[in-house]
Amino acid sequence: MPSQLIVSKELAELLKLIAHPDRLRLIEELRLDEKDVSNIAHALDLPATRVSQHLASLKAHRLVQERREGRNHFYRLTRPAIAAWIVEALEFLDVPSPLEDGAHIDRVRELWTED
Amino acid sequence: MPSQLIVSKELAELLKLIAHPDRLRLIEELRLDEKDVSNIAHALDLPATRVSQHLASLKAHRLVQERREGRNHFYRLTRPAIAAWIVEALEFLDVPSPLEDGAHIDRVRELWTED
DNA sequence: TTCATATTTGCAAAAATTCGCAGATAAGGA
DNA sequence: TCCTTATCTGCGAATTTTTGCAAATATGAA
Repeated sequence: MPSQLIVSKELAELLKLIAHPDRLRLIEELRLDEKDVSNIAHALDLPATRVSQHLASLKAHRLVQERREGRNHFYRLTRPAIAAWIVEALEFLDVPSPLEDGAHIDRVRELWTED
Repeated sequence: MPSQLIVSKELAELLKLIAHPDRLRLIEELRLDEKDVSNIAHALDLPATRVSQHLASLKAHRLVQERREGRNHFYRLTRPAIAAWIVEALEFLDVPSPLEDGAHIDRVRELWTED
């Protein structure tokens, strides 16, 4: 199989993994620090079980790494640069009304780039 | 709905749209020039009907724009920068064997960045 | 008009993803 | 040991996506 087919397939898998509203927010949540499951669940307002499921698939593709401490499982991004790369994609969003949606995008961009 | 939820949802939709092996190659195929459907179909070795379907969904999200000339429909990227942004993601690929797969990735990176 | 080429559209089966929930593990404290 | 907290796993139903194929449309040429 030619390189193009192999790589585009792998790349598509990576993108598919990221292409979920919860998982996008989750990745950005880990942008700066490792965090444990309940911490993330609370921050994203999601049931911990769902966060755990998302983390499991991210971990299966080695997008995140796990560190256990007592009964808490801390997760961190394997390649933190991926969080910044995602933020770049905000530029490509097609918004129905730039004035209204543009404000949302700017707000999120700030939230996902500030330290 | 808070900005974060709105934007992460839109972003996920955009990523989902891109997260397909055919569509990735298709976008890179349009990186430099507009092309018509049969031209693309031949280059990607896909049935024209499938290319047309992919183009229709990309167009629905305004990732590509159409120009008709006679019976040919030419498509071009609305934001060509998206092609370069995709190439950046090659860095995040998790490959089983870096020596073997790395060569594939390098080859594709060249292919998708040369002019 | 008739024919051939280029592309689109509609549809249904197959495949993949999402989601909630119940139950399983694992660790620490009483 | 028993209890509680934190997290994971398995599973099935609902939903979405993918794909191929047949038919429809559009354009230009004969």
